Amino acid sequence: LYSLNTLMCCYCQLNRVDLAFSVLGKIIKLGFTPDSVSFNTLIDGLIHVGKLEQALQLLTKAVEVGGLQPDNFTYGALVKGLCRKGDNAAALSLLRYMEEDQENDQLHGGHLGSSMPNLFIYNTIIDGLCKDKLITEALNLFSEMKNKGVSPDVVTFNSLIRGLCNLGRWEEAREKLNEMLALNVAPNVLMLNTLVDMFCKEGKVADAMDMIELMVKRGFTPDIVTYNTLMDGFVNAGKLRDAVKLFSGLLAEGLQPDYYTYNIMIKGLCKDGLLDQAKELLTIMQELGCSPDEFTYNAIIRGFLLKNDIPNALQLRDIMVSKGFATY
RNA sequence: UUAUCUUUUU
Repeated sequence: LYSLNTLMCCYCQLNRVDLAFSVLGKIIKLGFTPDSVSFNTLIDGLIHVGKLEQALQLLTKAVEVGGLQPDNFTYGALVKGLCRKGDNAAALSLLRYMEEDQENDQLHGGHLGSSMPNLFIYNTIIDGLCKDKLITEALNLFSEMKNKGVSPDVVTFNSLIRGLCNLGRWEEAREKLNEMLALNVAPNVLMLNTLVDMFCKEGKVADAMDMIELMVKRGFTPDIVTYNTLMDGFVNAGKLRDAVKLFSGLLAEGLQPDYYTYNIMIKGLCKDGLLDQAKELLTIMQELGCSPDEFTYNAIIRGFLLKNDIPNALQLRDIMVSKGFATY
């Protein structure tokens, strides 16, 4: 069952829930009983591809005939699905439901083994609220979790800091960062990347670079996302030279560019009307096994349109269509 | 063996 669950998980990560379901069939045929990992994996897989309704149907069935006792993994998947469609209220209701369920279970001796919402649940909802700019609600939930004995981690703080920055509430963001450090919660690369992005989006590319330097001094290794973010900052600040320098630097250091890297560079080149070089990079990325996506093509098309080169823009649009991308 | 946070077009 272990191996079959792992296989299901792999299929789900490839967005092939259909294949994951065929593994479920196999599990049953082989005489195994699917466990909570099996069901949770499938529920999460369905939610990942946006099929919340089907996930709920499966949940009902799993509870009724599969004997599933929903746990933090199960609820976590549902909460994420709800937040992603912007229904933070429903996500919060689910959290309340978990609490009630657990309290009832406790009153009856705890036989169901249900548990209180854990850190993942809080983090997911807090992040959803922050993304919808409902920072007050997010901060309230943050206080609540602490009161209930759930310690926030770097993910919690990262969401809150980003939420505050997005609303221009820098001072409070800084306070949260200090609170985090005071709690001995270590920052991670994702947080560095968030902060770099926040600086860049504010046009403070120099501050972003300082931040990276500081973190490197403290022993952090920036990753490709860090550099992509900074590169995008350069591009948006009209500093194509610096972006190119960074790009060459990556190659020199043996860091693998990903499709974000190429898309950002191509966008930058197009912005400055350097379409030949953009197309050159398009060829290079394909040669290196990085397939262009709709972002890539749209960037180049916009570049052509900027030059009033309608024929080339249309030609590229045809290529996009032939590759099955949606176009305007 | 399953869950939460970061970067690219409009």
